[in-house]
Amino acid sequence: MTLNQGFPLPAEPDADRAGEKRRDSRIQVRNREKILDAATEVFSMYGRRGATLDQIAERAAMSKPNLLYYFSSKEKLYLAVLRDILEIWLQPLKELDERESPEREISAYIDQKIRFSQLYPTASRVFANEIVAGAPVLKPVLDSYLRDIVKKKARVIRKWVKRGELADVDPYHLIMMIWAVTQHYADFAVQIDSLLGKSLDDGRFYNQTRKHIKRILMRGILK
Amino acid sequence: MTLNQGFPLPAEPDADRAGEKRRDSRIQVRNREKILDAATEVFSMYGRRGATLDQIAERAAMSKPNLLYYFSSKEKLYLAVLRDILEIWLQPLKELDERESPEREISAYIDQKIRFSQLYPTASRVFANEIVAGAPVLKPVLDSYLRDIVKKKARVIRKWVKRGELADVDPYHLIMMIWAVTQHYADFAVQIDSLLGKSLDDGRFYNQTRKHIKRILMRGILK
DNA sequence: CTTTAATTTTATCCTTTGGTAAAATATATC
DNA sequence: GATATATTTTACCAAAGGATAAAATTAAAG
Repeated sequence: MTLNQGFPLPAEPDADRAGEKRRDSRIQVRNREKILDAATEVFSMYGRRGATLDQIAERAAMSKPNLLYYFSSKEKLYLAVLRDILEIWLQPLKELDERESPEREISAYIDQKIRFSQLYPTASRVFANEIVAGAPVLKPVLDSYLRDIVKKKARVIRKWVKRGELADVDPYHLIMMIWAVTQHYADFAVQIDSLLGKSLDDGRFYNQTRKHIKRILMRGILK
Repeated sequence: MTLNQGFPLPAEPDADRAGEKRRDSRIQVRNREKILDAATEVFSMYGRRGATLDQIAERAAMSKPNLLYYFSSKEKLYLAVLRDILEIWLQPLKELDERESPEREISAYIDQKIRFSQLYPTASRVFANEIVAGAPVLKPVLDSYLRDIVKKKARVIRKWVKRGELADVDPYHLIMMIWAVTQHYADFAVQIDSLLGKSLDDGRFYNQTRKHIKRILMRGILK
C-alpha cells in the first residue's frame, strides 16, 4: 500500500503527522485502506472535483470528520489515491528488458496491462479521469518521472528494431497504442458492457480479448 | 449545430420553450453556440459534476442568470453538449460500406476517427469523461442507439471475413481497438504532450500518427 | 416613435460541501 | 484499573454553487 518509490508527488500522501508518532496501528491501516478504496470508486465516477467527501465517507462507512482524521483534506486524499495507482500502472513498463526477444517482452507487457485493467478497473478510471481532465495534479509527474521511463523504454524498442527483430515502428506510438487498447477495456467498460454485455471479469471474455489484441498487434509489429 | 437525428436523449436539448415562439434570433444562435463551446471546455476539464455554471458563464462572457436564460439547468446544458458530440462521434461508423473493400473502408474509418480527434479534442474528452464516469447520462443511448449501429457494422465486418478479405478478427474487438487507439490521441493529449511535446495540431505529427496507426492495424487485420 | 417582446442585470435564496472545534468514547500502556 | 493517547461523534461554519424573481435594458414590430 505504500508503493511510493521516488517520484515527485508532493511528498507524503497524508503528511500531517510529520514524522512523529509510532504510526499504523491496526485500525489505522484498516481505515486508511477502507477510505482509499471508497475514494477510488467515488473519484472514478465523479472525478477529482465532482467527488464529495460525504460520498466517500458514506462508502467507507464512517463520518466525514472521521475520514478527515485520516486524510486531512480532499486534495491529499486524491493525491494518495493517484500515488498508489500510478505506481502499479507503471510497473509493467519498467520490466521491458532488451535482452529478451521483443516478441516475448511485448507480449508479456500487453498481458500485464490487460491484467491491470481486469484487476483495477476503477483505479484505471481514476487515472484516466485525471489525464482526460488535463492532468491538473499529475502533470509534473508526467513531465518528469513518466517521461524518463518511457524514454528509456523507447530506446529498448528502438534497439529491437535496429536488430531487425521488430518491424520499423515508432516506439512512442507503439507504447501508446498498447496503453490505449489495454486501458480501453477498463476505462470504457460501460460502453463495452452496453455493446456486448461482457466485462473482463468474465474469464472467457478476458482471454478472448487478450488474445485478440495480441494477435492483431503482434502481427502488426513483428517482422 | 442541431445534429439531432433520432436517438433517445431526453428530447429537446433545451426544451423549455416548448414549441412556440419563432426561435433562433441571430443573438440566440450566437449565444447558444458561445455557451456550448464554453461548456464543452469546462465539462472536459471538470466533468459533468465538477464543472460549475459560474466557470462556464465566465468563459462564455456572460452572467450566470443570463446563461440560464438559454439553458435552464446545468443538466440540460450538459445534455445539449453530449448530444452534439455523440452525433459527430458516431457519423464515421455509419458510413462503413460492405460493398467496398475492407482495406479501403477501414482505412477511411481510421482516418475519420483521427480527424475527429484532431478537430474536436475537447468534445472527445467530454465524451470520454462521460463514459469513464460510467455513462450516467448516456447509458440509455449506448444501450439502444449505439448498440444497434455497432451490431449492424459488426455484421459488415463479419461479411468481409467470410469473403476472405480480412483475417479472422472479432468485429467488436476490432471496432473498439480502432476507437481506443484513435481517441487516445485526443483524450490523453496531455500525456502525449508530456512525452513528446507534440499534439495532433502539429500537421507533421498528425500524419505520422495516422500512418503509424494504420500501418500496424491494417497489417494486423488484412489477409 | 411607440409598444411589445426578448435579453440582460441585480439581488437573493437554499442547499451542498469542505473543513473545524470540541466533546465523547474507545484503546493501549503501565 | 487508572491514565494517557488515539479515535469517533456531534455540532457547526463559511464559501460555493445551482437556481429564481423581478427589475432594467435592448431589440423588433407596427
